Amino acid sequence: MKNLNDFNELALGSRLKSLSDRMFADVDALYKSRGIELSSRCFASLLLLRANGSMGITELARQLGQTHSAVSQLSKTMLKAGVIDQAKDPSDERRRLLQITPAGTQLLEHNKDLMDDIEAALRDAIAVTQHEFMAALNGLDQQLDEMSLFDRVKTRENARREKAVEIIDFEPRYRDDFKRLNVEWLEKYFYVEAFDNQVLSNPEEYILEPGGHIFFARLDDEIIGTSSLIRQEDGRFELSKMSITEKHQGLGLGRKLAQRAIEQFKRSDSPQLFLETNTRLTPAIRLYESLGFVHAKPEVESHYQRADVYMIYEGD
Amino acid sequence: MKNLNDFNELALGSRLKSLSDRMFADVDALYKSRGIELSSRCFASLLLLRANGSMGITELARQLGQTHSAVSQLSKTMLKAGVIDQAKDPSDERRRLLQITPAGTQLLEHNKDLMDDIEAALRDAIAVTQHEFMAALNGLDQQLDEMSLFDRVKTRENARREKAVEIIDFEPRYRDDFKRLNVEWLEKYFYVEAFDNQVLSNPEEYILEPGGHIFFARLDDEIIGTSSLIRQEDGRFELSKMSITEKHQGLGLGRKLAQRAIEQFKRSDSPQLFLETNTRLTPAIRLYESLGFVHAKPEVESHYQRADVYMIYEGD
DNA sequence: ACAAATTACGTAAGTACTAACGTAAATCCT
DNA sequence: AGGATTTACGTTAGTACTTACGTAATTTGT
Repeated sequence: MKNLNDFNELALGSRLKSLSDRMFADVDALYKSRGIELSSRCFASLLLLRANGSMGITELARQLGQTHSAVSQLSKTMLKAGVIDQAKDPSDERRRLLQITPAGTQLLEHNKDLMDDIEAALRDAIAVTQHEFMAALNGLDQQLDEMSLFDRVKTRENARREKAVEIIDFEPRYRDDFKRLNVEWLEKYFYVEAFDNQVLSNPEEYILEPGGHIFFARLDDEIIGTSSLIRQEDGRFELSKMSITEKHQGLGLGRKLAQRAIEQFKRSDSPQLFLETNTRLTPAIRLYESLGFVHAKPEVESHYQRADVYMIYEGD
Repeated sequence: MKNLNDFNELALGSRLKSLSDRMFADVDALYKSRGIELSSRCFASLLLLRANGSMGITELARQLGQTHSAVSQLSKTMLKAGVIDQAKDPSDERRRLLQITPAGTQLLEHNKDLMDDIEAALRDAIAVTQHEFMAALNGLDQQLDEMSLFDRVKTRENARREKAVEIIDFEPRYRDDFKRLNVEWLEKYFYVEAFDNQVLSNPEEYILEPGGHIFFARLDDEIIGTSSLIRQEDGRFELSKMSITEKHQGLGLGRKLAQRAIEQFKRSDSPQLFLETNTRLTPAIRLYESLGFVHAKPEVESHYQRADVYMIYEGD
């Protein structure tokens, strides 16, 4: 029969929870056997308050690794039990400073031996395992402080996806994806102009047949991004119709799609590569700048109202 | 500013809880970012069910380190989500066997990469700390399985107390304690007979002046146990009036108090040491046997109705 | 200097559990 | 065999939190 241990790090959360629940239950039972009504959860706060003098709710919450709401509620029980009292912070009227009362200090002192026993019992149980549990825990805590588990997994996910993404040329079966991606982008930042609809519905006629190119980013069997090179009548190329599904942004897909277009431009005999965009799209502009585009004055007026930035590719 | 880390093992429960909460929150967020509505808590159960086939509620609860109630409630959500189904155990009509559905298996398979990422991210975070967190956790888990934290602390508490207990001779200022302890014992097991009250209220007259002895067990400034040697008219000693406060039983105090009485008997010129007790008090009888007392027929009738066992000291 | 943003805290509602109790089926004990 | 005990599970009420939202005081940006 498999148990949680067999799932290694995957079930770590469940196992830590179960372990801490067991500890709290046992420590509560120990306090109760001494006739202490106060829950063991209060003791961590009391120890912090005794060590640090007076503390605000948020401050205490951060130390305990809980929300301020939890501490706010906890403080009520402790106030009622008379082990802490409160005072307004004179320099910040919002803050309620908590501090331990003589009764609270006495409670801690009176049960110092019990707390010593708990500490020693755990230290012993850990010692016989021949592993440095506390140091390992401190290390893990610190690692997750530096970068959360969420961010760590996202980084891995992105790395794995970026590796799995292929940049491919236009194929007729992806015609609908071409329109879908561009409309999604237009509706997010601007609105779909009349000319857009024409081009997006007939990419072969408007882009490929005049000598342009369409590229796709494909993840498994899903098309998640696109870019185009549109050939002008004077032979110049326009980098355009660049769009990446919201879900997969931040993977560096824009750079990949643009780089592929630049390569294509270089292989051609086209005299110039330019693009039009909008000042609002700062991340995109920064990307273009880093790829070797420089700002310039437009030579002819744009097909699109939204365009107010004009850039020319000058190479690296 | 001190934080929970500075309290070492004492605040371990709080720290583990906070760490597991963080993990659950992050993993939940990760699942949610994938559009999975099912809480991450369900996944541990699903993994166990997939690995082990069908399991009963209690069985699953034990593996998860939770109560059967928790699993019973959790199973409802999982049933409603369609990731598990249930069937009566044909060999035990009480048991409800849970098993994973194809939909559940598919959910796990479809998110295998995410689970791999979570596992790998944690493994990495642990690896850079240069500590073997998982091995240390397994070790601590196992230690606490072998003996609970509660029992460990109780053992320490008792050892510390036993060490701190002194066996002392009678002093007039402890006269009230002598009566209190004996009355407590009598009321618990029998009732206070008329002759008891006489003796207990006048220990000097009835016990010490005829050549007897009274011993006390003192913990700090508290008298927590007593025993007496009562000198008979024929010179024999009776081991009697043995009582230990309920709170401090199980510390081996009875043995200490009896041993002190035996020593005193040996130093005297008394021809015999005997005692009277009751068959109901098996732990006490076992103690007397281990100290060298043997069962015998009483030579004279007892002062007390409750006495139905008579023992004589024969040495080791 | 003053609106906007942030911070500190409280409250209400929801979640995930436990403790305590109850019921039904199985097992144990002569 | 049949009463006593144990085991498996469900339900209810309570606990310890969180999330979400609101208010008031403080800080920031220009």
